[in-house]
Amino acid sequence: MKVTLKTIAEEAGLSITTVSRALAGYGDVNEDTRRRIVAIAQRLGYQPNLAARHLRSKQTRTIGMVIPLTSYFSDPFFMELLSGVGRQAAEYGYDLLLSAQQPGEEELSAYRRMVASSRIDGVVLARVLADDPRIAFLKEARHPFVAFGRSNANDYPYIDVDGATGVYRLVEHLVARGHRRIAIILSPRTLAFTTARFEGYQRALNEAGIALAGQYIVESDLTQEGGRMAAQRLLDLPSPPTAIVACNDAMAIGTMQAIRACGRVVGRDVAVAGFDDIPTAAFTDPPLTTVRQPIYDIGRRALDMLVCVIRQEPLDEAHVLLVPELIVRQSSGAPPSR
Amino acid sequence: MKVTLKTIAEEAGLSITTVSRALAGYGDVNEDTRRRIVAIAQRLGYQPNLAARHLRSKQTRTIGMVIPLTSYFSDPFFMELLSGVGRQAAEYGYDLLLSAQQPGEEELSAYRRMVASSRIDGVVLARVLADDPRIAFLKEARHPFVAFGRSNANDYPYIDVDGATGVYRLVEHLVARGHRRIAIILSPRTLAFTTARFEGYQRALNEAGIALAGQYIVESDLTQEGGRMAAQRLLDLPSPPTAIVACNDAMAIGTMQAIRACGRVVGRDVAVAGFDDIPTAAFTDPPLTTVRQPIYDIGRRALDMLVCVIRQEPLDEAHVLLVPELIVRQSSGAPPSR
DNA sequence: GTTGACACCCAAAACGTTTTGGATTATCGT
DNA sequence: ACGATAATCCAAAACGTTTTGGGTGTCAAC
Repeated sequence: MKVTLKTIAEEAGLSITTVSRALAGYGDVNEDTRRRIVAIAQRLGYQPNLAARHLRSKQTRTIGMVIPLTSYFSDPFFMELLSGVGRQAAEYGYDLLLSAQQPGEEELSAYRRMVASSRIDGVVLARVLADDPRIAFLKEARHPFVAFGRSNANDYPYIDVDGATGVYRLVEHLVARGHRRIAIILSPRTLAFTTARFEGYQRALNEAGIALAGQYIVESDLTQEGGRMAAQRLLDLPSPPTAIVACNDAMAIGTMQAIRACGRVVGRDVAVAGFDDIPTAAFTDPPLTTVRQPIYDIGRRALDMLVCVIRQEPLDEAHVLLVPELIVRQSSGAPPSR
Repeated sequence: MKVTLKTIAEEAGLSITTVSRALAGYGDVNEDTRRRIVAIAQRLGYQPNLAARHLRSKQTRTIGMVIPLTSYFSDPFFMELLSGVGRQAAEYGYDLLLSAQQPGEEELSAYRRMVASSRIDGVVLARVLADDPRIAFLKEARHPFVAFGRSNANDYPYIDVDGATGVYRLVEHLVARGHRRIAIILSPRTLAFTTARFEGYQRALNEAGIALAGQYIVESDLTQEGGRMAAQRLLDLPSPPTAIVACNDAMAIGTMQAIRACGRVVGRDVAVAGFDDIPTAAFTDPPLTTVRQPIYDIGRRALDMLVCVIRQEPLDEAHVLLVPELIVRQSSGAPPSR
């Protein structure tokens, strides 16, 4: 019932070796027999047993990704990245092995399992930490991987968005609209990109001749609810900011909720801007000004790079840095929509 | 360098068999030796080679899903389903193997590959067709699977949302708001759930004493752009509808664009309703009235069922039918927001 | 002293593939 | 006619695990 090389070999009156080599397209098998073998394989609906193949040949044509469980559902970021990676993986004939895990220890051990049990040929890693144990592990294990994001020790292939420039343009834009009291809701310091985004904020304020004010710098956890609470604190200040930049769109949406909750109008009383340009951003009320990270394309390019690494081909660019695009919508202070 | 059972066996001065059985927790190995073996395994960082294990034991602890490539990116539906399935899979210690494929032949052959190459223990299948070759194949192959959706021949385990009731409530709600000219933008007829949703539409109109009008029934492709174009046609009618029900939220959002494009106001001039309650639905302008499909939970429950099927345990319910919840927001004709 | 019963351990086969290192013919130049 | 070369084919090993079907030693009971 199960059709293996052996079945075909018997059917064709040939050896398993020959069948194997014929199907693999080696040159040392007669073209006629090859065709005959292929025909039989087709007829019997032969599919190679991948476990056996992997066991023998030590490659799996599978890419691994670990998705943090907490943000799994709520986070459009991973979904979009996954789409890009998955799409491109399909292009190369690779499959995608997902493992949803609690961040932290759990997550690291998921990588450990995937790598050591040789289930995957490579890893795409996202949302890198400033000091990332997962990267340390993969480097140590000499296992192919590509990261979305730079960390402190960045001697590995990565693709990243220039967050500093992104936030810089955002703040520049707000300054041009006349804002002086501009607050920022940062992502957790442990994340590698936080530093860059904060840098952009500092640089823009500096060039505009605005002093950095500690009270306008808060930190939250990238969720909508976290953004709402952080914004609340900012709005309760004796001299509240007139513009709030959030380090991602989810927190920006939370910020908009907080603003509405205290009876003020987003875009008129307080400007709001985010980062990412998730699909929802275009449909908030008012639509959200943000910085577009082409996450989907990043996923695809990350996979391109990963495949190179796996094949041990030289990478034309081991460090890709994309300049994000400023997307101005109504939340940053256009006259009330329509 | 690679640590296998053999490495441990040598280290411990025991046979591979004993090491294997010790780690698997069989009773026929001395508790002391077992502990010693476990300690060594730990120390050397042993991870079983899954390819070998699968080759031998014919089970992979992996669930397969095929995602249609076209709707992959744009479609929040699959992302959310994936989240639920992935989450619950992690709970059971299963991994998730994704394959992004063109719908149609390609997709079917992806299933064929996955199944025949014995990479997966089971399949979660979504968006079933009225007459679904994938289901036919999986039944034929006697491979464990659970579907999200019923089809014509539904003698297989599935979980589904009662689309008829969902649309019925939607239309009922619109009728209560005084609408009489209610149009519907259907999903493609090939999809199994289209029939049910249309049925709900018919029933509701019937009970309200409204005659079915062919001109108010159009069909589109579940995308935002498709919805926009379909709505355009409806709005160009000599006697255009005052309310439009779309079979999913994406098309509803397209509908809202079309309405705005011809200078009318959503919720005042024309009511709009969708189906799914995707995350974006709450943030459109105005927020979208829709029917909530708990896709995430459906994913989790589908996986629960699948695990039962894989383990050959009896299912307490082989056919789960959820009644969806009506979510009334401003797009269906509330007074202009705020 | 023999016999079971029991606890503990192991050799070898099997899973289905790829790869290595020839073996067997046929063909050909001389 | 004879070695050489090329064209085909194949047996056997290897990958790392689980499982089968014992084997060995100890100990109590007779």
